[in-house]
Amino acid sequence: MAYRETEKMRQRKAAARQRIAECTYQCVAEGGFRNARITRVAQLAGVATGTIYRHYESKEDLFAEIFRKATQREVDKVAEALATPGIATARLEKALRQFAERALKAPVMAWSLIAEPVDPKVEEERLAYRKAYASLFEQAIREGIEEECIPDQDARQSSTCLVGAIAESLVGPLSPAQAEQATADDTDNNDPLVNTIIRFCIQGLTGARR
Amino acid sequence: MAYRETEKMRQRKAAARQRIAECTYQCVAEGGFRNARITRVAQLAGVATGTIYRHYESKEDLFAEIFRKATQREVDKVAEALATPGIATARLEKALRQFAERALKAPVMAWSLIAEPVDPKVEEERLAYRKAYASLFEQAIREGIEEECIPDQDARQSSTCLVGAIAESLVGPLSPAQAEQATADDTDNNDPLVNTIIRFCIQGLTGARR
DNA sequence: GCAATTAGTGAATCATTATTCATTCTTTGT
DNA sequence: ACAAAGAATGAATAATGATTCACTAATTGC
Repeated sequence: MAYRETEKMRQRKAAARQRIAECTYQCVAEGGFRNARITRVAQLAGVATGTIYRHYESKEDLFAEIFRKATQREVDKVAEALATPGIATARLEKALRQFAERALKAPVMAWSLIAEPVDPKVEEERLAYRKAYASLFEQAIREGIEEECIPDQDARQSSTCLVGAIAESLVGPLSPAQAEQATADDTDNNDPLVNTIIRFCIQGLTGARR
Repeated sequence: MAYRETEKMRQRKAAARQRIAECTYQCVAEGGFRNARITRVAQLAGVATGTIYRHYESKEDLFAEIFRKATQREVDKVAEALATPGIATARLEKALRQFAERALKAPVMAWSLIAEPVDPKVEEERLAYRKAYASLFEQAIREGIEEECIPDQDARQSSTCLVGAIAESLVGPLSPAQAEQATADDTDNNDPLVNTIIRFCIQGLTGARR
């Protein structure tokens, strides 16, 4: 008898899988999922196309994983912002700002995650993650209601409104058409945009003029 | 010399084009753009696939036209609601309600217009129409600021938030996954949902508790 | 009825990519 | 070094549908 999978091999395979994931991520970051063909990913990763399929069931599976990882990172950041000490409204504000600013800093990836047309399996992930964001916000809203800095309301619905308002506000600035006219000035002050979104959202929640 | 295009022929062609458009609409209303293959549309319309191409440059062109017509209808309804007499906030409320209720009454088409992944040319139309909605709202917000029932703010940004909040709130209830579990009770009271959205939006605009 | 011209047809073609799989290369334990 | 097993390869295949185009059918004015 002979070949038995060894630790070294396990690691090598894991590394290959990792590399494929990274290269896919890179492709998406450059031009969206549309831009990430299997052949291109394989080329970048320095493997044959067939090899992709030893690590992933299908393109959709690969994409779904990339989407999941990328979005999870963002969700974590929002969760982090919501976990800081302070009253609920302030924490929500921080979280919304975090969301918007991170998106504007990595616009192509953000656009892919938020608005690029994607395959069904990936779209499923997107819906799931929109729910994840909403759930985080929902929890914070509940806490705000508890603390009485937010009036009683359907926290779930309101959280969905938050997600929608912020996502829609970003679609314009993030969309590739917009990106083309790359504002030479790359400091590109987005503060007013972000501030307006936040004001609308917090007012929507609290009904208190800011 | 001989054949010269006559009025009768012009009309017949127009009728065929119209029929193709209607059948495409029907396909989309049944299962989204995904469901509307050219062969299926041709079959429904009782013409050969090639005939489609005597009336439309390409599938994307056909789809874009269908999208445009369908959305224009909705935009008109919103415009109508905004054109009634009354203070700006009341008119905005009417318009938002109109938007949401019409969507919930024709969920498959609404989902296609709002959230179905579509080809680039159609996506362009979608972006354009989201802007059309936003522009209508923006104008009403401006009027509200004039009337002093809405505090001064970036009307364009706020209108985008409105569009986002309402669209996102509808995506869940409209999504095909959701539709599967067709609530037997087809009166399916959506009033609480719609009311919550509206409250959030109007509060977001006015900062006044409702 | 005829010639000119356009409309309509739909099977065949094309285009695009994901996916497969027969083959080659590596690793492993003895 | 060898045999067994798995990993990697990438050219060939498959699948999906949009689009074409050589051909037929209709329409028109004479």
